[in-house]
Amino acid sequence: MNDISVSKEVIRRLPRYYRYLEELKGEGVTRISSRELSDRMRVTDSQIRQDLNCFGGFGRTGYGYNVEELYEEIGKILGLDRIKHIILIGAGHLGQALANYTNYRRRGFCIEAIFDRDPEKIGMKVYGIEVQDIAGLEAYLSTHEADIATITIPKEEARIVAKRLVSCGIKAIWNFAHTDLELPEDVVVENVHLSESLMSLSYKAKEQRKKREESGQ
Amino acid sequence: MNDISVSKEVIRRLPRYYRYLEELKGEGVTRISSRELSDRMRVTDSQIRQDLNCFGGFGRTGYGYNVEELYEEIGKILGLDRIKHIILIGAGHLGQALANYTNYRRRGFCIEAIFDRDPEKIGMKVYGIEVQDIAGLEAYLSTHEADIATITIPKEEARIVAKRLVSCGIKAIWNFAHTDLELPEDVVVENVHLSESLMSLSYKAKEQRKKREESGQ
DNA sequence: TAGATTGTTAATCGATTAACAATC
DNA sequence: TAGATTGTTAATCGATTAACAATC
Repeated sequence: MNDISVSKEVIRRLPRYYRYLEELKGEGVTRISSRELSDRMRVTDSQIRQDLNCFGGFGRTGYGYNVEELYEEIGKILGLDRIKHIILIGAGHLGQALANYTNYRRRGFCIEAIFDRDPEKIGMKVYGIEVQDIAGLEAYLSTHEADIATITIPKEEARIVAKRLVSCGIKAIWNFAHTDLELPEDVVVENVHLSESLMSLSYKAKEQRKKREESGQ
Repeated sequence: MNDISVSKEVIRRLPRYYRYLEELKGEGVTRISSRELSDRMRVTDSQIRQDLNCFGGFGRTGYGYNVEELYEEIGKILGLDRIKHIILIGAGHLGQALANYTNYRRRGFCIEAIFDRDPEKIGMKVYGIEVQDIAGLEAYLSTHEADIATITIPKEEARIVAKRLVSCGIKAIWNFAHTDLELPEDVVVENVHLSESLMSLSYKAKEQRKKREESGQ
């Protein structure tokens, strides 16, 4: 479990391994070699072995990896074996979509409170949880534990709320606002910038179209 | 405009430059040096110059970059200067959230049709657009142009629908389903795997907590 | 002109792939 | 045992950073 230097790339790939292992488990596959897995995932077997060895030797020479075991181990590495208390800031469409996605619960992600500043939304129920006034954020956090705050509000407000969250002791933010939050070093953030994702796709589509036109003529 | 080899990393960063330039424009800044921009964006000035030079010399020695001009140029590179016809597959919470996000329209992304297979959803209006029966997908695409298909349906269905989309000539897919779609080489895809993003955050939060505990004791 | 800053080449750094001895 | 496959070291590849001549 020497995780002194796990690169960002490895961390990004880890959930993907988890997904493929879950699939294999569902298919009843009990063991798999890095070679077979690499075929499925379209990466090199070398990368798989290298990645997994950041966390310890899960494989057995001449055998490969035990699917169930590896699945469990990666789950633990990702922290899926414990409950993560989540609060959601923003009860708009996106916030509601995230709250309603029940699969997170299976992985220990439990939304426990939803906040918004819109009086129209306050009091409303989303996935059985009553939307609270954001004004009560500090009061809530003084009596409840929260591991992750999910932010789905416009960027200007997001920056302000992020500061409030941090001063209440929040250490992890899942940020959907279209801005980079300025956060202290000890607060981790995962940005989901949907508009940037769509623009990248637009770029790739344009390039692909160019290519088609060139070869087509 | 020598874009023979623009790396994936550069493409991912491009929309971020665009966002910062828009911000600067809003602040009334007319010119900026790679050094100043690097301070804001927390990257190296060297990387900025290197990145921008993939697409041509937008700067002037001794002056820097003209904000308005660079903003426009990057917009063009990203294909934001033309209308992109989008169809949305899946009128669930996430699909509705995406359809309702009006800012995309400003960048030329226009949702023109929404499909679902659920009889409860068919006929419903989302952001003024009537949800159609997915059975009519092929008929629709035989008479309408579409540049991008957004997929927000469960993974099993997503794979099937992706095949149908491809055989109708769709060349770009924005995929929110929790699976890797098997697509021909000439079809570009941008995956948004939200659950993987959340798991990565969970990992980072766990590591950070470990660090705190170690130093705290 | 002198100062500033680019575009670009070269150096460094990190991540991926290849190779293979160890071993089940 | 022979065959398979790991864990790990070394080689390669690509991306980032540094440096600086060119020049506005």
